[in-house]
Amino acid sequence: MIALGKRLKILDGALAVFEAKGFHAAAVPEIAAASSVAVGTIYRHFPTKEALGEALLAAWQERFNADVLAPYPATATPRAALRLTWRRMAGFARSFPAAQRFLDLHHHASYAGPASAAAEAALHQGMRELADWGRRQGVMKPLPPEALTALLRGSLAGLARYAAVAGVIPQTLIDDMEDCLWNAVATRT
Amino acid sequence: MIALGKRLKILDGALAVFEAKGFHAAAVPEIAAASSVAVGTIYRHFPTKEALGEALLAAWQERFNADVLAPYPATATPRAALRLTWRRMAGFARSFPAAQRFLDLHHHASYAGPASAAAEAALHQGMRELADWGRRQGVMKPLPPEALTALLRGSLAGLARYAAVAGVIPQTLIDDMEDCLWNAVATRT
Amino acid sequence: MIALGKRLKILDGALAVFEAKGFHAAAVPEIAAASSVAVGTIYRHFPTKEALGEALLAAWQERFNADVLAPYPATATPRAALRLTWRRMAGFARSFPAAQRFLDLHHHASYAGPASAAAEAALHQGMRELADWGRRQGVMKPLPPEALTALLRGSLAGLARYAAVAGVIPQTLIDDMEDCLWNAVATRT
Amino acid sequence: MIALGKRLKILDGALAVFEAKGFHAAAVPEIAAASSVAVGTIYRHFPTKEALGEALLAAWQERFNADVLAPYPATATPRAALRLTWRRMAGFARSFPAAQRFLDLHHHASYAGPASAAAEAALHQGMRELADWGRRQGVMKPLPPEALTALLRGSLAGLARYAAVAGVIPQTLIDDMEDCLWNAVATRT
DNA sequence: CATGAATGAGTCTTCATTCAT
DNA sequence: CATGAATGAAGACTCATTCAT
Repeated sequence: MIALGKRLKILDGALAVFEAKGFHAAAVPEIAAASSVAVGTIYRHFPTKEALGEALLAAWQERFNADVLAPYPATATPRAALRLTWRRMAGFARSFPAAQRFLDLHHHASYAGPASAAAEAALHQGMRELADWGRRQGVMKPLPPEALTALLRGSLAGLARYAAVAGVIPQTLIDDMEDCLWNAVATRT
Repeated sequence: MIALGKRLKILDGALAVFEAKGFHAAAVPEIAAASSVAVGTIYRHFPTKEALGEALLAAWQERFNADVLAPYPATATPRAALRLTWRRMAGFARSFPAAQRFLDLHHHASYAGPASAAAEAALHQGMRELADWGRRQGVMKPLPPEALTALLRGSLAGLARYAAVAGVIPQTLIDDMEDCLWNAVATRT
Repeated sequence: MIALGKRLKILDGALAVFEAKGFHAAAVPEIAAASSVAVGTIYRHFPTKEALGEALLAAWQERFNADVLAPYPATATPRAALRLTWRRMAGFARSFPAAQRFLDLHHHASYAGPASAAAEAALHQGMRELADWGRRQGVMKPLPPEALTALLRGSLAGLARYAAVAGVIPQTLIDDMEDCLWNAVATRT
Repeated sequence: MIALGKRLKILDGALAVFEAKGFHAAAVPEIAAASSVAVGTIYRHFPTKEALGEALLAAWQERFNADVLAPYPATATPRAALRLTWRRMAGFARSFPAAQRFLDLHHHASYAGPASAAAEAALHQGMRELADWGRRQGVMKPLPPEALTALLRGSLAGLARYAAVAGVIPQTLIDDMEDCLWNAVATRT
């Protein structure tokens, strides 16, 4: 019986090395060392290095989605929903800074596969629901979901890049951005 | 004397290949082919592949800075200056989408050298002057220049990523973002 | 005590895979699958893959010898003995085509060990007795046993190679060859 | 310009190593050493190790065909033609013993490609012409060309295997075999 | 100066072998 | 005894770099 713990160890080691050096500069033996696992063991769990990259990308995209697209409180308004979404994204970036940088830099990787595309689509779908809701209520401009995603994710990436230098994202900056992002998508009042 | 035309052809070919496949996945013979130049010729202009990457990164960072940090009109306010800065950044992303993606994805590359760091510092310095100016005038919050850079550049990257899917950045989105970014850095009124 | 049935299953599976792909291209897990046995079980019966190859080679050589070198009828002449020998060889090739091809292609294998050499020597010894007998009777030329073996085995290999294409060795061809081989070794009359 | 000499050196080195150890047991660096060439150079001339094996097989098959299927003298009878064919085959085996063993052991290799099949077909075609000629003259039995090829090549392989032990094929054995082979294919008189 | 054939260090991947269950 | 997950040494192949033309 394959120990599932090994798979997780490998994914963790791969995240560290891919994030630090990029996919192609990461040597499989190095990933093995970072995972405290033998080289051959990696190939028992993933058929190729590309498949490992694909699985890692999909796993973190799904985790990101699970965090960000969790249900809103029943009483939430679109404005509150956007705020919550943004805070969840920032929370993810704070909790998993390496994963956040990995997602920022590898989203267009050649090894992004169907699972990755599905996760991207699920995220867009969540954004679409939010945008449609806001539009129906007359508080948000009509907006393609990709635009909303790009806006939120781009700002988040900027903050994460700042954090890589500053060490941490100041909470005030997150809060200010929140207000700012709402203004970008809200109908003028 | 080395023909400068070849150097430019090589840098152009390298941008195309690096942007499409990443630094390590780009083979020097492939860059040579994309540049319509022989392999050996590349080594006549750049001592190593890393040096080529470093030169390419620095060249585009400098071009970005030259565009973005050009002098403001004498009559500009901080608000107008920020608007202009943002529009210049968006203009760069529109004019050189490949270069924009290259800068977004390779900023933390292992081959980023001193020239690259100097360009980054120059950009921060420009941002610092803008932030200090706005703070002295009482219209902007005190802000580390890296935060300002991250905010602008992150949003730009988000839009560029959207453009990679949608094909073009809608001008209205750029204008809305401008307003939004000002709100993020302006003192509350 | 080790179940002998497993040993035979492994030898059968190994014959199939070695014959189809060659010794080095045959992976032990593949042999295990072809034998319906776990990998570890193979190593319980044979210390190494080489030892398995050696045992397989020796086993079939011994089987070949047992078939071919069986006693002749008391009334046989050298001519009849050669005919019988040849028919026994052809019978072996018909009954065990995979083993025949395996023996043809692996006789000089690096893993051919002492048992294999002993079997080869036994075959030569049988040929020597036949050649000496014929020479003493004045009906056969003086002939090194290796030459007689090579002649018979080479012709057999040629027919087996034909059978691999045609599906079966025509009996008339076997009979004609018999005559022909006698002429090659008989004293001119 | 690629030096053609290198290609030949590689083919020679590969013949030596493949013949001695078999295709899969032959390591590419070993072939490179035997060819006095760097590993990478092999891959400049042959895309894969399999392609090298294929080219080597085809080259020697074609050489074999060129030697064996050369035109017969105008005055030749079928009997003389068969004699000449057999002597040419034996001459090939004497001149290129390593190539002969290589052809004997690798003919059914997984890497035998179209060129190899074409050469095999050409040889069969030559045999067909000989067999048809003899049949039309009433001196040879009707015989599929594959059977004729198998007969000649099998006997040759047997002699070559003997030579690997004895060092050389005795000329008398070659001559005796010649007579013997004619008897196998001639109509009974 | 430009060229591209040659080089060999380094990469991904396989597979014989081991050993805890 | 049987099993098959884990191991890591070894192999095929790539590609940055050199240098003779």
